[in-house]
Amino acid sequence: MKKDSWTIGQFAKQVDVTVETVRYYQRQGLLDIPEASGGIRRYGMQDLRRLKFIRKAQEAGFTLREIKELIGLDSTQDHHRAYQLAMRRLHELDAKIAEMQQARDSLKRLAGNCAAGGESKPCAILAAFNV
Amino acid sequence: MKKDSWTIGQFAKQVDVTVETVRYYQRQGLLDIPEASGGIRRYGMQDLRRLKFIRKAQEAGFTLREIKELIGLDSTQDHHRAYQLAMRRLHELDAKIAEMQQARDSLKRLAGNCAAGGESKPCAILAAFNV
DNA sequence: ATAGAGTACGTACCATAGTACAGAGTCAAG
DNA sequence: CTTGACTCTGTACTATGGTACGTACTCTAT
Repeated sequence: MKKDSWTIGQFAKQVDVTVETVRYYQRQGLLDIPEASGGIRRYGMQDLRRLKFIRKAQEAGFTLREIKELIGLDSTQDHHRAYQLAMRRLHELDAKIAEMQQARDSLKRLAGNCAAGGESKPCAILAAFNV
Repeated sequence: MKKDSWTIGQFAKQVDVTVETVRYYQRQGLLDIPEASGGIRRYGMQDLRRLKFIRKAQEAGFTLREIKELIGLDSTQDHHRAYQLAMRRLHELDAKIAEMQQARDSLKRLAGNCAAGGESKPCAILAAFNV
């Protein structure tokens, strides 16, 4: 299995994604479609590196669209663009986190009221939305 | 316009949503479809309260599906279920926030490396995903 | 030689929260 | 009494990241 020539199933399993996900990335232009030998495609180290790259970039919060662009960048030439993409994603993550924090805090406050109130009183949570 | 009888356009504008959004909530069963007078439906205070409820619950992070259930709860009877929904949503928000924080931090670290490195070196961001 | 597992390809579908648009009807002002 | 703005209904489409399925084909083991 370390022979640098895997079928799509063997390939996908190494990065713990499904065959369907690999195909999806191919359709999106994130993975190349390798040569087939008799109708069955063979995946190698290049493909594996690429797939790992995709997953790591995803963990850092990049969208597939951004990852596609990152893949096209030359690491010595397009330094600046990569930085730009990273900063943009950072700001967008910050904005979403702030938004969710706010939702979280208002919910927390409501649930607190709720726990404090007696069982028979009108529900504090439902009441809060009815003001 | 404060006559408790608005067309869909006037109604939507008061809560700053579009007509299409109102219709969408109706299709999802979140808003009732009021009586029509000669083919044109009229919206009143009840509808307005409901629509405001939906928006506030959304701000607290509830999904439309959950909001639909909240609407069906009796505020004196179903106290417990409302609390349950709130806690579940709270935990899910916490999980998502934690996940995004992690993405944010790894991105922040990368961008830091990038700023530190010289322009001519291979890009730290791209390199990080290629390990 | 044949069964079963896996692959290729194309298309449809999932959740979420809407948005867009076509075609027909209605209403108010000029 | 017609024009323009608005409404109603139904359907399709958007973004995001996949998942599922049917048909045909290939490869491997027995």
